[in-house]
Amino acid sequence: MADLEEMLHERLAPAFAEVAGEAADPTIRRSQHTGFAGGDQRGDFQSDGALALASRLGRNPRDIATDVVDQATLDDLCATVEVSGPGFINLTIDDVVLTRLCTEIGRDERLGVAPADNPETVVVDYSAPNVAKEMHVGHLRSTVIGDAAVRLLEWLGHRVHRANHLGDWGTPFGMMIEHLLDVGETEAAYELSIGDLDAFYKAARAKFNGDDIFAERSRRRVVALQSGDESTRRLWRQLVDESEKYFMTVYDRLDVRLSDKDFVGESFYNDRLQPVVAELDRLGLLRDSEGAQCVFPDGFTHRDGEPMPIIVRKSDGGFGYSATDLAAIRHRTQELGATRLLYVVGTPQRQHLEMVFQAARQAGWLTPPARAEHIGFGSILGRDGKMLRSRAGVPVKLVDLLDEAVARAAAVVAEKNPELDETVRTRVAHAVGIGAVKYADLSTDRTRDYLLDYDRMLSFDGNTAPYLQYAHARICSIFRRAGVEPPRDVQTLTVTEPAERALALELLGFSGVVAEVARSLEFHRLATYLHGLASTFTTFYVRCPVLQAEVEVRRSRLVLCDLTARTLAIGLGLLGIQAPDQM
RNA sequence: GCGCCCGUAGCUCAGCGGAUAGAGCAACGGACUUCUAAUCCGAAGGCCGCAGGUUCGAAUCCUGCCGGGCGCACCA
Repeated sequence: MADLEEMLHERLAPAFAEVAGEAADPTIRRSQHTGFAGGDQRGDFQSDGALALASRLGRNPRDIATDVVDQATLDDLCATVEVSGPGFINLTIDDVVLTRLCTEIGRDERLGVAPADNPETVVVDYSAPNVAKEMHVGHLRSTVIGDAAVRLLEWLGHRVHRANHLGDWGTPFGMMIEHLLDVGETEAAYELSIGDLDAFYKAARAKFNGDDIFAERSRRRVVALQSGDESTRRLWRQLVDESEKYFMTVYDRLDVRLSDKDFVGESFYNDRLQPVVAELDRLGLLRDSEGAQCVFPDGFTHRDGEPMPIIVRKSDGGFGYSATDLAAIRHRTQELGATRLLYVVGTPQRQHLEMVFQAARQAGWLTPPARAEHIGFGSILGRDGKMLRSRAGVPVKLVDLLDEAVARAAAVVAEKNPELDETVRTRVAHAVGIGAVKYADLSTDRTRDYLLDYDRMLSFDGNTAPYLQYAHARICSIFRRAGVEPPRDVQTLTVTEPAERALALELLGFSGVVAEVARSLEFHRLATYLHGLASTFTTFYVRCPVLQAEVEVRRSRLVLCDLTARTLAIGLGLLGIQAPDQM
């Protein structure tokens, strides 16, 4: 246990309870130093619990704070403990403790982040492109955020199912199969494999709209597909396979962990729709409304207070997408045994998902400890502040966006470090370009829209991937230059300079942030932490020469460098971003 | 009409019950015989959309208003 906030909490909570006569939250947090004239006078951490207690106990908060400080055992952790202002307790960590804890996490592969004590089975539903349709920027966020969730939860020891809920079913497949037959299977396979998905889809759509005979063929084809006609199934499978192959090339380029085994498309649930609807009926949850079979989940009302439906079976007898969503929930909780279902889906779908979740709860398919969470995200906007679209007004192809980022990264790397040889440079450009795109996506509150700006995301200044990657590369450069291995068996560290101390303190915050993000899946908190760490490091880097320092100090600084590099690499890794050794 | 989300420095964003609201960019002033100056340091910049309310204390919670975005049954 190297989480200082938690350690302080454990020490102060009993003291607060003693003084208050009941349990009271010490409310520990890192102190804010900036903007405070007179410098570093608020300690490293502060406890604000006394203020909240004042009115409840009818006592002066300063007196309460003083009593708490008297009660608490803090000597072995803190160098100074001061009551300040209206009743804050300012806590300054003892340097000896700081160095001891850093040494401790330095010996740990996981930097002091313990695996979950109660690993659970988690399903992450993300990415979900549509067969024979191009991936566009809308899929970017789901894929990137979902991938980060998978990486983080797996790293913490949870069993994670990656559910790529591919759009591989529905009426459009009639026309796509007919179009496939028209152009010939070989030609179609070629078009799809080179990633010209939109052209294929559009051609099919155009014929469907303009050619009655084709439209009729398409409708018959849908029926054949649904009734399981063998040759139709084969053609359908071919469309799906080609698309999956194409999506895999995008995922590889994006450096995302999805594999071809993770495609669990809508069609997967076909056999389960009937039983789901039957069970809803048996449970008395199903009602007919205008010819459609609906569930009216509790708590959702329409315009004038009428209940709002989710349609599980359409009036034409076909199943609605809500039926698929419900079947997926039931499958995930009952067959996969999942207790945490994550839906990485845009915020506009919030209400739909909440209704489905509620219906599932009422059906008994989503009961504690199992729960579902909508990991919503906003839209990507262009520089004009509007939804990102290409000049033609269509959504921007995801691969085009990635190409642009990598090309720009390559140009920057070539300019800044011409000495890098060709292969390394290509690799670095990829890591930087893709990293920049992902980081831009993960570094702000995901529920909000964000502005896509290549110049900003690829800048080496500010809260960007390249800045973090650069900090990492510089550290690697130190070790490379000196020809030394990172010292991992060190017994003791020393911190003398303020910059060293600040870095040590920052390094110890990693486990707390990871724990918080595992709960909230607010990856921008991890990003903010990593940026703060990199920034603290660069200050240290400028102020504290490593290799020229005298033996003892040098070894100590090498440890701090190594710890920083590992924290950055692991932290970026959890976000799905590479940390190259040089750039 | 109903519902959800968002208005914080010129720009992009953190902070979401606690001290004099923070970063980065841009603009301004400094720092390269020293481990990648792809950086660092400094100064400047804010009635936290507006108005009420709750609280010892509000950018943060509640209500109303203004402005912007997005949803509201057989497409997912």
